[in-house]
Amino acid sequence: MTESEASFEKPGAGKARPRAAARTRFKPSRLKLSASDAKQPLNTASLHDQLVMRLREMVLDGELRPGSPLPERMLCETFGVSRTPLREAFKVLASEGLIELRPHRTPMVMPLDRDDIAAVFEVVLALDHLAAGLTCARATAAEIATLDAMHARLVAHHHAGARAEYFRQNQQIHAEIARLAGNPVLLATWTALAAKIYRARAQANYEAGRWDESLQEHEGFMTLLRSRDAERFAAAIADHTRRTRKAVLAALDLLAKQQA
Amino acid sequence: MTESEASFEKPGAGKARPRAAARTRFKPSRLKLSASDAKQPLNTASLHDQLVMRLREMVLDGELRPGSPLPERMLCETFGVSRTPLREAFKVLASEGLIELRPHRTPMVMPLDRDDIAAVFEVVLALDHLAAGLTCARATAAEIATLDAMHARLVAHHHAGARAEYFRQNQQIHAEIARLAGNPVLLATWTALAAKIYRARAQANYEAGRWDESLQEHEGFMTLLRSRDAERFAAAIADHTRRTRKAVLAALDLLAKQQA
DNA sequence: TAGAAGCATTCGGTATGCAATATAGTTTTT
DNA sequence: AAAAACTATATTGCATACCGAATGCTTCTA
Repeated sequence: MTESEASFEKPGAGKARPRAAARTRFKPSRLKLSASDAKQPLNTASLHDQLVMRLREMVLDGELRPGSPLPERMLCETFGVSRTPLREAFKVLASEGLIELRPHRTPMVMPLDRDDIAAVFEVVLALDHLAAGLTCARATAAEIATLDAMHARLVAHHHAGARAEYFRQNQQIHAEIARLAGNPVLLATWTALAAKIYRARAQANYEAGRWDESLQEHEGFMTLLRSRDAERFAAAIADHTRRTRKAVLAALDLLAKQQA
Repeated sequence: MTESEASFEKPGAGKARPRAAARTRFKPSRLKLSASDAKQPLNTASLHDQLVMRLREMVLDGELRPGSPLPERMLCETFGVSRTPLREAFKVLASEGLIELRPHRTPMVMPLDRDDIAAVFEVVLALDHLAAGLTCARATAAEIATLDAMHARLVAHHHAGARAEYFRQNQQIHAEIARLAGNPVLLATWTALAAKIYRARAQANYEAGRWDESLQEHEGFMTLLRSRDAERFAAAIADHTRRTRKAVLAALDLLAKQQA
C-alpha cells in the first residue's frame, strides 16, 4: 500500500457483528491489516485522533503540499472512514494552522507564507533562547550525554552526505533541547511553531555551505552546554537559529522567484 | 435569557422552509432573536465556530468552572444545536487545552493546575520581553498615545476602586502591547497562553496590596516606553510579569489550601 | 455580442440513529 | 462478609442522510 492509504483500526474492530454496508457513491477502500499488524494489540486511539496524527504528518513532511485541496469525500475514501471523524480532525488541524477551512469550500493545506515564517522565527528565537537557558540549568549529566550521542549521529550523517537524515537528526536535537528545559508548555509551544519551520525547510533547499556551518555551530554550542555556560549556550543557540532563519528565508525567496 | 442560553443563528435561518422537527429526547430550547438582533445582518459564522467562541469565553471567564463536566446532550439542549457542531467545537477547545476529552467519557473543563500555570508564566515572560522590545521599536507615536489613553482609564478604575474593570483594563493593556509588536504569530501565541493566566486570575483573588504595586509598575513602564528605552522597557515589563506571577501562584496556593 | 437570469451540480454543514465503551448496581460464588 | 461475575444503563464515537451554499453552465434578453 502507499503511504497515504493508511489503515485505520476501528475501535472494537473484529468484535461485534459489523453494520451492514450502506450503498455509497464512493467505494470504500479500507485496507487489510498486514500480518505483523494483526498480532499487535488493537489500536485504541479514536479514528479522529488517528486522522489528526496522520494528516498532520502528511502536511509537515510535504506529502500534502501547501495549497493543495482536501476534498472530504475523497479523503474519506482514501482512509476508509466516514466524514464525521475526518471533519473533526480537520477542525483540529485548522486550529493548529496546518489547514485552512473556508465556509462551503473545499479545505486546503495552509499555504506557506514567507512573512508568516519570518514571524514564526522571531518567536522561536525567543523560545530557543529561553529553552537553552533552562536546559543548561536543569538537564542532568545523563541527559546531556544523550544529546552528545545524538550529536555524534549528526556528525556521522554529515560525513556520509546523508542530507535528509542530517536534517531530521538536526531537528531532533533541537527538539530534545526544548524538551530538556523541563517546561511542558514551552515544549508544546515550541513544537507547534517548529513544525511550521520544518514545513518551510521541507519545501525549500538551502545551499550546501549552510549545512557545513550548521554542523560547526552544533559543535560549538554542545561544548558550551557541557561546560554549563548558560549565557553563552543560550546566545549560541539563538545565533544558530538566526543563521538558520537567514538560510530558510533566502531559500523561500528563491523558491518564490522560481515559481513566478 | 441567561448568559449561557445563547441563541445560535443557523446559517440560512429564515430563508428556506425549515426541516420538519424530529422527535427527540431533549426538548429543543432555541431562543427567539430579540428585536435588536433581528435588525442586524444574519450571522454567517457556522454553528461550530459560534460554539467555539462561546464555550471558550465561558471557560475563560469562569462561568464553566475548572473540572466541571460538559455532557454533550445537555449542552445541545442548552444551545439548541445538534451534537455534530458541538462535538466539532469540543475538538477545537480540547486542542487549545481548555477542555479535556476522554474516550467514551463526559468531557470536562480542564482543571487549573498550579504547575501548569507556573510553566505558562515561564513562557509568557519570554514572550512579554520579546513583545516589549519589538513594540518599543515598532509602535508609532499614535499607537503609544492609544496606550497612554488606556493607561489613563486604568488609573481611573483604580481610583474608583473598580477592581473587575481594573483587572480587565490591565489585561487589555498587556494585549495591546503584544499586538503592537507587529508579529501575528507572537500575538496569537501570547494570547493563547495569556488566556490560561486570565483563567487562573479569575479563580484566585490576590491581596489588595498587589494592585497598588501593579499600578505603580504600569506608571513606570509607560514612562520607559514613551522615551523609547527598549531595553529598560522590556526589563520593566518582564519584572512586572514576574511580580504578577508571584501573586497569582500565591493566590492559587491559598485557594488550594482552602479547598483541601 | 454581452450581460442577466435560471438551473443543475458539487460539496460542505448539520441532524440523527445505531454501535461501542465505561461504569454502577445486582447477583452469584467462595 | 467479601470477591467475582453478570447485567443494565448512560453516554460517546461513528456512519449516514438530508439540506443549504456556492459555482459553473445554459438560456434568454437587450
